[in-house]
Amino acid sequence: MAKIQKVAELAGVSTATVSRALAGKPSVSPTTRARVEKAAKELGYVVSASASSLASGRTRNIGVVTPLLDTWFYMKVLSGAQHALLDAGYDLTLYHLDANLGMDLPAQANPRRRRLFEEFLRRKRVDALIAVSLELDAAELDSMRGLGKPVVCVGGPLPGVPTLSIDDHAIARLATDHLLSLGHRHIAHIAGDPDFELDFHLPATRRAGYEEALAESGVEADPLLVRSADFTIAGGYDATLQLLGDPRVHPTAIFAASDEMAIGAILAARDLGKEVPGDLSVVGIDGHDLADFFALTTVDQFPEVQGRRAVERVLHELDGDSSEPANEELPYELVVRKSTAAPRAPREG
Amino acid sequence: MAKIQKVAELAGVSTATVSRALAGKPSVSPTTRARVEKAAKELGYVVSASASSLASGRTRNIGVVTPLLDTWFYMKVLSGAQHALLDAGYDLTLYHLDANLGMDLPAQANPRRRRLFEEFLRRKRVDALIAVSLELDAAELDSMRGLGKPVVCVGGPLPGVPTLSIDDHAIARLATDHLLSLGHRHIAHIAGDPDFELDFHLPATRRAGYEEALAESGVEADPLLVRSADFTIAGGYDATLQLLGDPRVHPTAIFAASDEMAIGAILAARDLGKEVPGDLSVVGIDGHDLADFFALTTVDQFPEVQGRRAVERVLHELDGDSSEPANEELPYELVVRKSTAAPRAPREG
DNA sequence: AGCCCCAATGTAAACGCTTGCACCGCTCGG
DNA sequence: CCGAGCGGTGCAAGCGTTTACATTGGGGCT
Repeated sequence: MAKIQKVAELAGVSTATVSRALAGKPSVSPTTRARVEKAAKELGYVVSASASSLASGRTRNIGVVTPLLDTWFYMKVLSGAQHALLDAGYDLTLYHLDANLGMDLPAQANPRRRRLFEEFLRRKRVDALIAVSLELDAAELDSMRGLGKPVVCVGGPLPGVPTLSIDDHAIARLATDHLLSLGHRHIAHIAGDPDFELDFHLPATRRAGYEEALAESGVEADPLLVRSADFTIAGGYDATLQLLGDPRVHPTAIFAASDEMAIGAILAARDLGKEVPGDLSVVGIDGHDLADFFALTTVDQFPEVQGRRAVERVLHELDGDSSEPANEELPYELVVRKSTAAPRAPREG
Repeated sequence: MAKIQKVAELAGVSTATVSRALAGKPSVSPTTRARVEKAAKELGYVVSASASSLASGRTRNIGVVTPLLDTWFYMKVLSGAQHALLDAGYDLTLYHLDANLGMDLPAQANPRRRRLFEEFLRRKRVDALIAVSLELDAAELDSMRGLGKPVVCVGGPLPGVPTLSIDDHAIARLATDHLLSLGHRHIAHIAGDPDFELDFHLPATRRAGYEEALAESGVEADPLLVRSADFTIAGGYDATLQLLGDPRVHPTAIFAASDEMAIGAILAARDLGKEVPGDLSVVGIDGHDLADFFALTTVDQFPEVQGRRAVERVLHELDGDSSEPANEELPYELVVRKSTAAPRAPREG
């Protein structure tokens, strides 16, 4: 016999009332509700998720898809999302595409990704999806819409999908303008590796912001001052070695597209006997946990907030309040620490 | 009408056969199976997870509980577990206790933790649990056993629960012996913060291994050579500053209980103008992604493998093959890089 | 040729809830 | 004084599978 039945008997009501009382529905008298809750507690009764889902069509479970997992940024986003979901009484099912494999291939060719869309999402396992830094193609979007499940993207914008995006262009400008306002004129840029475009052409966007900032300050962009790296400390280190070793250029500052690369830059500078910020200013993007330790000036993009906001958004969609603006801007903030300062050499025009 | 019905009709069989065919049961003729699969594909049919769970009692979903999320180690374990589960066709539901809050209180006092056991696990949401670095108390264990769901712990041992544990004592000995064998006699230890005992008294165990190794080599342990830190780079940095600044001791090597602390030690040494490994050897534990970059000698504990192994184990339990040894040892390996070398000063007796 | 057995399939009873609809007093306005 | 309206409940029909058990049709044996 369905266990809810026992509770109903103990409380002297029908199963319907038990269901309603435990679900917090309004149409139950306070007295009855109390009686039901007492009975449930007494019997150690907890609603069966599968039965409930089957009957109601809702799972109280939302899926989060990320390209990678063992990365500071995605971790943070995930962490933020998990918190928010927990507080809302939802479970979080994790799905990650190990983007390292086959992200260069067309989406359909990544087996994990195929599976995500062909099985995972259709199984009624989740009520909605949060896709982090994922560019869904048309077929995938149709697939989602066909299921009638809300999708929220973090890191868009993606046509037709509610998206939380951060203004990468503006962030890059902010970082670059910070250096310019300190008086720097020879500003190098360690860009994200364009082959590594998980996100929405993020490397290109940030680079564009950098170049725009330069242009607007009347500084000519020198291609020799731009290097690509893979978003890691090691990558930033190498790129900086190249930059500082090249006799044709003499950067007084580096704007790295991620904090890890910026930290690599600081370490490289030190190894070359240069002082930061005396000989070289460094600014990054992220708000990485290590930024404080390395006294790194950075543009914090609050990844945990991104996760939390995505959850709020998706829950709204589930409530049917989908009449909101399709896109939301995520917050960011310049955090000035000791890795940036005015250039030591006299400024030049 | 149940969707499976449509498939049944299209394939000209009963729903029972469709169910069996799609579940890969053996008692279906190849011909029929093919017909069913074709029909299913044609209709875009996918089994409803909730209906399936309700009917079968299985969810094909397993829960992973970690104390923290935004930490390199748990990330890696999680990543390994997710991979393995995906390959086995299982979903992974994430639950993390934000151990920062209330981990010092008795288990029952942590609200998240209460909730985990009182709701999450009883809801028939998961078939089994993997608990990472979590010390369950008696009530919690009973709770799990009462539900008849397998639990596997990573980082035990825990009485009565299959556990994958790493021999922290041996790891610490290995690291320390490595330094001893290079000729070091003044070996400092940066221990994990004992107030931060998420895992099973890991800091104490590692410290014990360190002391035992010293003792066995006839080196007297000096309490002044042991400092505690919080497992972070910053923590390791500070501890090293203390260690190297203390006029009463002159360590030629440091064994840090985590790679991050070891990296902090390397950075601190550099800042004090000491060379690594010339003036100071440093060894860590973890196999951190950054170890290679910092040329850090470490004992790799393969966290991703830990995640994977936990999954394998739990799936075995689900298959009923619970006749295995209760505890398994996890692999570890000394990886020698350039942060350790013989002490520069002549050895003393 | 007759029988037994097994493989392959069908039948139908769960699985444990949710929820539309019906129903029952009551209060309240007319 | 009566009917409408409404808060609070109960009834029972699903929700979409899985699976124990029954059934069927051959093939191999004696």
